[in-house]
Amino acid sequence: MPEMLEIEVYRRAAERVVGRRITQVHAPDGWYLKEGLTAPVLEKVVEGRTVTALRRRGKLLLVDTDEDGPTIGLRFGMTGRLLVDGRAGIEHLEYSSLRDNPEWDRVVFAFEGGGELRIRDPRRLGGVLLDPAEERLGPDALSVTPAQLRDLLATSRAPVKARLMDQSVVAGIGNLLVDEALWRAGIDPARESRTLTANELRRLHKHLRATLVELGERGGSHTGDLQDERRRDGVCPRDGTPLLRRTVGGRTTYSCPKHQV
DNA sequence: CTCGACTCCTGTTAGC
DNA sequence: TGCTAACAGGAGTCGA
Repeated sequence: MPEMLEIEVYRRAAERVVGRRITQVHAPDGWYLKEGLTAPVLEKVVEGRTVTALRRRGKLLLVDTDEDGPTIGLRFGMTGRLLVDGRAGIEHLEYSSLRDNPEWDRVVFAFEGGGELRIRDPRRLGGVLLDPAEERLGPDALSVTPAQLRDLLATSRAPVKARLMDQSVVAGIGNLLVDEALWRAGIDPARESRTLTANELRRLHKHLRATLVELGERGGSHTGDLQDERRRDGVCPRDGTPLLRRTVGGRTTYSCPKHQV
């Protein structure tokens, strides 16, 4: 699934459209347009605009257009892929379909002189937003400092996993990345956030960062050391203990009952 | 305000 | 073999 690492791949792939003028918007799936946005409105405000920058905050991809133009927010849900000029930045996503069906195109931005940005999303959990409220997102997970992380977890009674996946707290972390980071840090996902000691917070910050960097280099959220064992009957890759499978923060969670405490 | 439960979506897969 | 039901999770909403 696309978490922040995959969105960053999309962002880099999409940078080639900077400087291009949008001539046509095709939004056949009204459900994919969020916060009251409609296809006619999207067309009206976007057509004729030139793309000036591609930014990312957490899992949100931001397409800036000329000074007085809007910013287009692209969300990819769990199965959304970005195609740039007909090419996919990522060919296959975990949990998505192996097939590649043009019927799954939810929105297309076509450019002057050819080429386009296209979201292809089988399960329709992504969406398009106009001028999204970026400030509602927490700091990007790659930029969060140890002190910020400490403060964000300090008073919360929610499980640390739920807190880390809350995009308004820290932006960019999804289910696979959080399970991997907590497994590496040796912290139980169900631990009440505010009970983490200073030492555990340091460890969490270190491993969260290392997980993002390392998995980014390996090629995505699904390349973690824990990934192959995220299944029923999986065992801890570190100590061979049968993994615990349960729901934490509303999501299927795998953890090692021996070394994650 | 905080947090958990519920809901949305649909292709894939496990199981009868 | 063919069908059904469970499953996957990002994000919004609602109620305690």
